[in-house]
Amino acid sequence: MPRAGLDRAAVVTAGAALADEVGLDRLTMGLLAERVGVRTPSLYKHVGGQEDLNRGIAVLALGEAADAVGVAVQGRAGRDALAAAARAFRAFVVEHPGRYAATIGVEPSGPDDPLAAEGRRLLDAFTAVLRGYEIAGSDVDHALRMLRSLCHGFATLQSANGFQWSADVDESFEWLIAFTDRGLRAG
Amino acid sequence: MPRAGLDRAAVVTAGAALADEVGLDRLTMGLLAERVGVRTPSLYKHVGGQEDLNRGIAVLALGEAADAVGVAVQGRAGRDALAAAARAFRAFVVEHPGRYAATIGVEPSGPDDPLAAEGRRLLDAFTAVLRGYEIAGSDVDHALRMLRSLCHGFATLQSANGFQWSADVDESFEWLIAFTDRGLRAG
DNA sequence: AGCTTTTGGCTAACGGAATTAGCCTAACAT
DNA sequence: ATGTTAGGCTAATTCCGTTAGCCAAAAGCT
Repeated sequence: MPRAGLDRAAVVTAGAALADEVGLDRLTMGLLAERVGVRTPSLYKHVGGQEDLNRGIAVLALGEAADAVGVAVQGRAGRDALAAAARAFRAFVVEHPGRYAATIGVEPSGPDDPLAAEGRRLLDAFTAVLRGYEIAGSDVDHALRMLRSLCHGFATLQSANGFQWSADVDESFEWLIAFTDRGLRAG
Repeated sequence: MPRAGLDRAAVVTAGAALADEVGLDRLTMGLLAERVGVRTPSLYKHVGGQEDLNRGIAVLALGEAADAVGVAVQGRAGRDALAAAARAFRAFVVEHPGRYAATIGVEPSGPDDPLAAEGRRLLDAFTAVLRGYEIAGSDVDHALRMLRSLCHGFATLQSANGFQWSADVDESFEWLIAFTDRGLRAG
């Protein structure tokens, strides 16, 4: 039996891709094994189990999201930065719903957990957006939570098909960006 | 064997309570059966299966949320109504995370699905909030989606322990209400 | 009351998924 | 060459959802 040349990264990456395709809830060890060309138990040589796999996917997703938002914000400030960050985040979630779903509800086990590091990177990217507005120091945390809630809420509702009625979703999102920009300016 | 006197409503209600206690993902047919004092297969006399149970819980949750928000909004307008609605919604999600989780990702099968009716009731309650602001007709949909995204995002992040760092969560939420009120007024 | 029908329990059994144990060999280091 | 390790595999266990089929309790009739 020739070896498949797998390692943890390969397994996690394949798992993330599969989660995007079939949905995180339908991501099964058997399906993943088939995808990477191996029998199910062999996966356990590379990941600790389903929970560990999920954490791996979450780390990957947070890192990718942080990169996407970070790049989008570069060289922009104020409303431009806000719009670019929000669009980049939403695009990531819509294109990678499975990966993103893996990030929900996972908690870093400690300060050394790579999950915490990647989460902080994503947060930092959003913090950079706020630098373009004049916000009192104590309000930065609140504003950050608002941005996160808005982006998370909109993106997850959209990817769960939660917006049923008529109006165009992209249009709503642009409206939402304008609304937030106005609010942050007037704060 | 004496009968347990179950019916669909009792099973669904117990399922909702159990989901709140142990988390929707850990809600298992066996656990629910034990809770209601019956063997697992007996549950299938009352609900079609896990998916049907989930829909039942979702209908229940949407109805309760609609009631809570609806009551909160009565007799209030403008900022008062907004604050009351948002607080009621968040309180519901935080107190009933399992129930609420059941509402995410379920789609009404048709216009007669009770799920659609309860969803609409909840939406209507939020729409009532917007009547207190002067919003151009075409913007009402967008504003509604924003409200929903904000409330959903904040509440789910909080109940998933997604806010890790320092600042007080309640304070952030009040800040968020003030922010939204200002924005809707200036729209 | 007695009979029948429907309803709501139960046990038994199946299938699918996660996981563990234990084997066996390819790849690699010496 | 040879010994070790890492990465496959099969087999077996467990747990969960679900279905089939039995049997008694409740409810409805006459």
